[in-house]
Amino acid sequence: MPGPDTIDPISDSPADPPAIGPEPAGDPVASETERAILEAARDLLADGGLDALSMRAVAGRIGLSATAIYHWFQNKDALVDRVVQHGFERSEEYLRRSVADRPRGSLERVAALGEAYIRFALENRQYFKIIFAIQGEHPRSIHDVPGHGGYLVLRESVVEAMEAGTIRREDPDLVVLFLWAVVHGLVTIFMACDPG
Amino acid sequence: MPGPDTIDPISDSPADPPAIGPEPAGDPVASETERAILEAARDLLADGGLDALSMRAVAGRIGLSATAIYHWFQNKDALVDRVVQHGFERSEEYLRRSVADRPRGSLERVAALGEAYIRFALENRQYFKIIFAIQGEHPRSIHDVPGHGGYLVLRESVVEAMEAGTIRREDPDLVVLFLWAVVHGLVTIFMACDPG
DNA sequence: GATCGTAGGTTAACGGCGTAAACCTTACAC
DNA sequence: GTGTAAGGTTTACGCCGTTAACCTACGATC
Repeated sequence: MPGPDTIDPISDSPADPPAIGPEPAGDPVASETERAILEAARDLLADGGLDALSMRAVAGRIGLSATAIYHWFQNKDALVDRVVQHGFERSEEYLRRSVADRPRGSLERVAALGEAYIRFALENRQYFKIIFAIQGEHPRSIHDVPGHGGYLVLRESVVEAMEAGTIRREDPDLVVLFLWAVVHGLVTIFMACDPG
Repeated sequence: MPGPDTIDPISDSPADPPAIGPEPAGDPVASETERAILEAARDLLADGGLDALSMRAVAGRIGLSATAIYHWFQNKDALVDRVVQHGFERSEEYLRRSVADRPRGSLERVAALGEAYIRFALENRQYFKIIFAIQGEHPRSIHDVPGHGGYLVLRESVVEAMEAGTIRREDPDLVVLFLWAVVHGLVTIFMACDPG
């Protein structure tokens, strides 16, 4: 498999505390359950898609009753949202690592980001399907969309390339949107069918 | 609303016979039920998405029991597939009408196709979500994808533009894939969030 | 003209789903 | 020692897709 190691969208580095949870920084056993739920949900989602991710299945995996999950998440939507969010929060890190060795300001770096985006999408296609299909029902602002982190990485590289004179100076947001559209369109098309 | 009239993805022109059905060209009452099912399913899908499209809801709309649908469609997937397929079969017609007045071989014609694609997608977003998200589970060949018709229209215009010297001569399929990716990526992004 | 097969339904039922409500335990604060 | 709350459980409701069995009208066959 090319690129950096496959990410683990759930487990946080020990540095950052759990973002949401009944105990901000207290009994570690408390958030242990929440972590177990998120892990089970992530595995089910990755394996069998959203259909396989049922409250009963998640609970069964960790030896709880289905309704116990409601102590940690308001409902299934909230759970799925957290799983996807967690996954996409790692996308920024993934993209950064993918282009760490490409010189800033180079076109090569921008291109590598595109490749990395596609690779990340194909390795996490269940996440992508949810974020760009199911959840699109009530569209959020772009700033709330998980994956915005990745957008920022791309924008940074584009701005650098403009400053270096590698890319013609234009509205960077417009350029980024265009580049994003190309790779994202390719990803979506490749997921839906096999062109060629 | 700009562009040609909104299409009706279900009702066929009287010329073409029903593609599938118990009677290829016989009793018209027979396929009347099938048509009613497809229409009800289309309406439910357009209004409330895939969640709203349940066998019981479809049947209720036309005064039948849910299990009656199974005389016409093997299961829910087959029904949804037919609805989407029917919708996308009209996309080719929609695109053709949208650029009917643009001169062949012009860049303007290609650009107009892109605009029309986006407009069609936003007006039929439930179809798009299904085809490019849910159904992507087991990707088909591009030739079986509904919407391939639209692809062919775009390819035709690109080839004409290349022959006219408006577009640099390259592998047309590669160019078409690129153009398709741009507009499709934009559509998908716009559906998921509100950039800007 | 009786009989039979089949098209086009029906009702009943099964297992699974999300989730609300009520209840039970354990632990800890006062 | 008692209240309170966290973290569960059991039960139940109303949906869902789908199967199985049955009914009924009708057109073809002998």
